[in-house]
Amino acid sequence: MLMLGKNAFAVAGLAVEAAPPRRLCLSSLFGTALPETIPAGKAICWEGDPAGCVFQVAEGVVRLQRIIGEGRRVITAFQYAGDIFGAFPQRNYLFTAEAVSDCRIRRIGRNLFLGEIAGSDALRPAYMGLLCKETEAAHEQMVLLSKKNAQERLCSFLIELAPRTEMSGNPGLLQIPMNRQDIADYLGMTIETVSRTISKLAAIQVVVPEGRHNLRIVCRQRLKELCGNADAFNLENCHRLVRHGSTADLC
Amino acid sequence: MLMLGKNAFAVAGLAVEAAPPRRLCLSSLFGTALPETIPAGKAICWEGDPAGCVFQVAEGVVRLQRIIGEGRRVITAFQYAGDIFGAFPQRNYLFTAEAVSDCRIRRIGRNLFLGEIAGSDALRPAYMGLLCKETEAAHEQMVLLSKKNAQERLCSFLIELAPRTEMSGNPGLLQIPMNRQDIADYLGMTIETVSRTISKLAAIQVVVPEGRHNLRIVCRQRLKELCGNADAFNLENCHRLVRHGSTADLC
DNA sequence: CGACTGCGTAACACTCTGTAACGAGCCCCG
DNA sequence: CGGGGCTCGTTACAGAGTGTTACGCAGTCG
Repeated sequence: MLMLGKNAFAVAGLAVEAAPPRRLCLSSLFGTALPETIPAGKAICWEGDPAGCVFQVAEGVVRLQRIIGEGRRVITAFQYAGDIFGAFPQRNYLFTAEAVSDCRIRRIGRNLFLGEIAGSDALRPAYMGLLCKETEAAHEQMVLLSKKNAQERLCSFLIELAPRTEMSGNPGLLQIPMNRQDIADYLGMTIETVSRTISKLAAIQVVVPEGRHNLRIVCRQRLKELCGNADAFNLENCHRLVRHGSTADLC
Repeated sequence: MLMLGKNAFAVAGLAVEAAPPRRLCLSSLFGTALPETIPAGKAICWEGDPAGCVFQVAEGVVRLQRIIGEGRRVITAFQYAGDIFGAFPQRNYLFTAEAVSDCRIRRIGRNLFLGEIAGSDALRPAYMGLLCKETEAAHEQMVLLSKKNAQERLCSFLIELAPRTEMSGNPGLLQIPMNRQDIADYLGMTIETVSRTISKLAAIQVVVPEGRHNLRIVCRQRLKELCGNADAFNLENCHRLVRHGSTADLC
């Protein structure tokens, strides 16, 4: 397959307008802001700096990361089109945000953002929902990093990625805008292990890599099973489901 | 040294009244609630259940955990005297809370709690501060689980534990209320590795175990260095410090 | 064309885990 | 008070999984 240029992923998730209702509320706050163009690799804000702005990804993918000494890097989250980041009420940013692909982002002042939310009964629940979703993701990531092996991590990543970058009109074909190092730093592995694991998944016919940045999901059901999440087939978990009557937070 | 009974750790952190000012505000909401006694090992709330209450630990230690299939457990946080948990605006609890030691806790209704905060200009920043502290801890944990080895994890844990359970009048002597399995599930390791690593730290004279649940820190400076956090001696990080002029978020 | 970058693959080294055996403290009981 | 059974923690050893290192290939850029 031909290699695509830097802009190849700008198309990934043009879904700002199609975002779910909850997001539309907060999204409207960014309506007046002019989108800025951020080239791939460029930083948007810096860990430790005063959190002056809240951002929304209009197009492209952003990584949120922390650097810890000796060249160790942790990517705590990826943000896709429509996502809002930097909205947490911390005084300083907890992460450095960098463009994975060429991006367009909107920004508004943090005080303005929080002020609008404080003044609107409609926006407050949306904001709370945003905070919740973020902490939920952080917890999920802690589970992944604590207890999952390389294969489970990668499968979880692909399942998480699918709804964000699956090409419309070509179901099963995933765009993977980030490079292997990004994936490795997100999943707490090395790029070699990422490579090996993708090869292994290909060998058992679960996925078919198509070039470096595209991947076809052959058997989504199998992929989900390989996530290592508790599923309905697990007896112990069945017990829990019966007790609590909810499957909402299961993969 | 003599082994102590179940109640030995009730003393750990009777610091509710001595809590920092920010906490006192939110703590006052629990003033009217009668403390409940929870025996060690007993659950306080369940993952997935509707989040009806917010809790404050009055005495003892609580673990917040998630169970994922096949007997795998992840402890996402420990809560000590004075700490408030379940305050996140999620509809359902993200974790099961269980008493590590015999505990006393206070609870108030979630709607009452959130209502009081919404109605008070003084409490809102305190609440935001609580949310921030929690997400910050979650991020720190993600770094730990992603990039730190067994020794760094354990040292980080001890440094984090020290201000919570260090015995007043006996500086350097830590109470460790949780058992090895709890520590392992918190740090993403096995109990054998926890044991081995403690032995290793003892061998290099950084700590001295005194029974199962007490530990003397011999060289705190060395322990901090072994955390694997970026520190002031790290050149790359020095650069970052110069650029951002803050050391607040470093170990 | 040649240097550079990103990625895949393979051999090797090492950390951590799983398993098992053992020891220490606690509880129950006579 | 002492013994047996239990839980919890420690230690040793073998093995799996992952990290490390090195190399080759393809695509990109000057």
